[in-house]
Amino acid sequence: MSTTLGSKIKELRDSKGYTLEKLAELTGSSKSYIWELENKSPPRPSAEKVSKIAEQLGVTIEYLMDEGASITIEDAGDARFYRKYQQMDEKTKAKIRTFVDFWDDDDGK
Amino acid sequence: MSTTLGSKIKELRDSKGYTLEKLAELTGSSKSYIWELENKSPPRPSAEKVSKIAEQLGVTIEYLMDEGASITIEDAGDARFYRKYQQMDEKTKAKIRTFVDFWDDDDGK
DNA sequence: ACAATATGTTCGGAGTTCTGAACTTATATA
DNA sequence: TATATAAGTTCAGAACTCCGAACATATTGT
Repeated sequence: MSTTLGSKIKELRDSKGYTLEKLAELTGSSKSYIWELENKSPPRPSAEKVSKIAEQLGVTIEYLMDEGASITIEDAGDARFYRKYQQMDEKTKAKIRTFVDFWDDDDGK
Repeated sequence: MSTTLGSKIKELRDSKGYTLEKLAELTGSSKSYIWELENKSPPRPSAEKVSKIAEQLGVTIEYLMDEGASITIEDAGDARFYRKYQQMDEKTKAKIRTFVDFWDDDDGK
């Protein structure tokens, strides 16, 4: 049950079958730095780095940054969902928000 | 129509009536640094700073980081929407994801 | 087993973030 | 107008990010 930035990056990287070098290449970093993020404490990476890493790993920055969040399949799903949602045009987003508001208030459980 | 990180922070800060010092205090920064973020180019702040700033300004990190995005009211809505979504139980979330997947693939435009 | 290659780890240091304190400019109060 | 207070700006430097290159370990092929 991972909670740190580093362990989340490592688990997601492993799950994609990326080596340090591969993820470094995809994110414009050095492999030594990716390794530091995963293993050294406590890292304070730039928003730019985290942004690129999150993008390549298919999760949101918020998710990677939230030290409280544990890594579960659902959480990763949430992040993917949100990423997808953000890409949509505003009209579609609005419809979805209305729908979700309705659903949320409405159903008992 | 702002596009840079700095101008977005400034507009959002002004819209909330915060001074540099107030926002600095809320985000654990110095006012001089907030000023640099707003006025100096190009800043490369840490993810931690951006995370706290985004939280206080009620927007997502992704939004602040995306230099292409212009400032709109909708984004604040996105952040609220995501927070709401995260609170829901997994069963409801799954339904919503299915719904959104369907909608996303489906509509032409 | 041995060599070759891939992957992971360590480390020095150039360059950057971020702060605290001093300073300037705007706004309020009398 | 003079004085006080608030808001914004500048800057030196401690602390840190991030890279390149060397080194260590694991994996693969023969």
